[in-house]
Amino acid sequence: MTRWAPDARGRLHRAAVDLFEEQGYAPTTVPQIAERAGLTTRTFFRHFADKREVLFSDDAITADAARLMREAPEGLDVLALVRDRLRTVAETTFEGSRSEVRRVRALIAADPALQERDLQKRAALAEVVRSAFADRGEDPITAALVGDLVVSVLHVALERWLDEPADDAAATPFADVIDEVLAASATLLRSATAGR
Amino acid sequence: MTRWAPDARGRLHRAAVDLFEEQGYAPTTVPQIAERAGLTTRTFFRHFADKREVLFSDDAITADAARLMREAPEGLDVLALVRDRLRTVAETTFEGSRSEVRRVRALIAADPALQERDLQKRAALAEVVRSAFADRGEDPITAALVGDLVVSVLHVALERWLDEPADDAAATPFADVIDEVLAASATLLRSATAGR
DNA sequence: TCCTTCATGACACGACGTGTCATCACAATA
DNA sequence: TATTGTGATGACACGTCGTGTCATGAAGGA
Repeated sequence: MTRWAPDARGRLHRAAVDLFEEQGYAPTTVPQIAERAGLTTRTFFRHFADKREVLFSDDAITADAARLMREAPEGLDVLALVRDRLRTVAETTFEGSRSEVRRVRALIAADPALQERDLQKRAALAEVVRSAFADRGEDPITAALVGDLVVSVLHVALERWLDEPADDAAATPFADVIDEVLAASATLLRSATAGR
Repeated sequence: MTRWAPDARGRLHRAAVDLFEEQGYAPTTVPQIAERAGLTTRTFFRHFADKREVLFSDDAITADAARLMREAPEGLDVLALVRDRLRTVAETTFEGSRSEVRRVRALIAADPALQERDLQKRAALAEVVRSAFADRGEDPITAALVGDLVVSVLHVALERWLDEPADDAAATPFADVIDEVLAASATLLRSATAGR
């Protein structure tokens, strides 16, 4: 028999989500989370750098993104590649877990400290994309803009996708929403007086 | 004679910047800042919600942005308006204070907690712009994308502007860098396969 | 059997941030 | 001149966050 119950990290995460939904993020203390998970406060901080991280650790989105950029098909222009990778993320990471995503997003929306951490995760994603395009030979300005564009499109599309009131089954596929938002971006930037 | 020395808030801000430059952000304690400013810890937290805010309070960038959007000339299309307002901000807020801006940016770049707060400020700016364009009748998706675009362009241009090694006098005008980055955005989104 | 590894527990501690009450210059008013 | 109110600050207590450090004991290999 094992000395400790398995998946301490997962237990802490689930206990935290439950408690945050019951009482809100701020009033929930780390000792409370640890106790519900059957662990100590010190152990909590061994698994998560701080109280906020417990909500985001599952993501692994930046790691996924780095892999997806490495596996990117060659020969596509920047925008086609962005579209291709965004649709892949939509289908593999988001499609099918709409209500779960919605749960976490609701928690984040309810607390400024969690919103800050969410922004940090988004910035990390933008940096992964920027660096990948810089490695592909894009000039630094374009690479930086593409990084921000990817994050912006993903986020705007996510909000729209989550806002649809219908059941998960009847909702618009996330990949289609991505296309819709990308088209809006293109229209926006195509207007006449772009350069000077 | 007055009971307290004037400008407590400003003294706290300056003491904090000095100490952060001398020792770094994390090792500097709030009591230390307060003492150098001739005040108590409790008074520090009356002026700033937390330790990070002491670096950002001067900005007032979102307030400026809201005003600039209210005063926006009519009849311009979205992109022309964005360019006009960004150039205004470049000239009124940034031009002429390059070294001062660089000082604060260096502090922010050196500490993750400050980067998070910086991202929060950027998000607040994006929200101001989004809401202004939504009020002007743009559809929600476009308005959200424009908010993010403004922040992205401003930030990319800022990095480029600060990176120039030359003296402040010889540096490219910030407004010109804005145009350069805007042009890169337009080129990026103009490529063929935008929509579907 | 011995030894190493590694996740966890136990404990102390400094720093952050807040609630609460006291203090006292300055202004307004009588 | 006397009184009263306002508002910024000080003083103090306190709960929570996050870290450093050492001890413990199961698992696994030699």
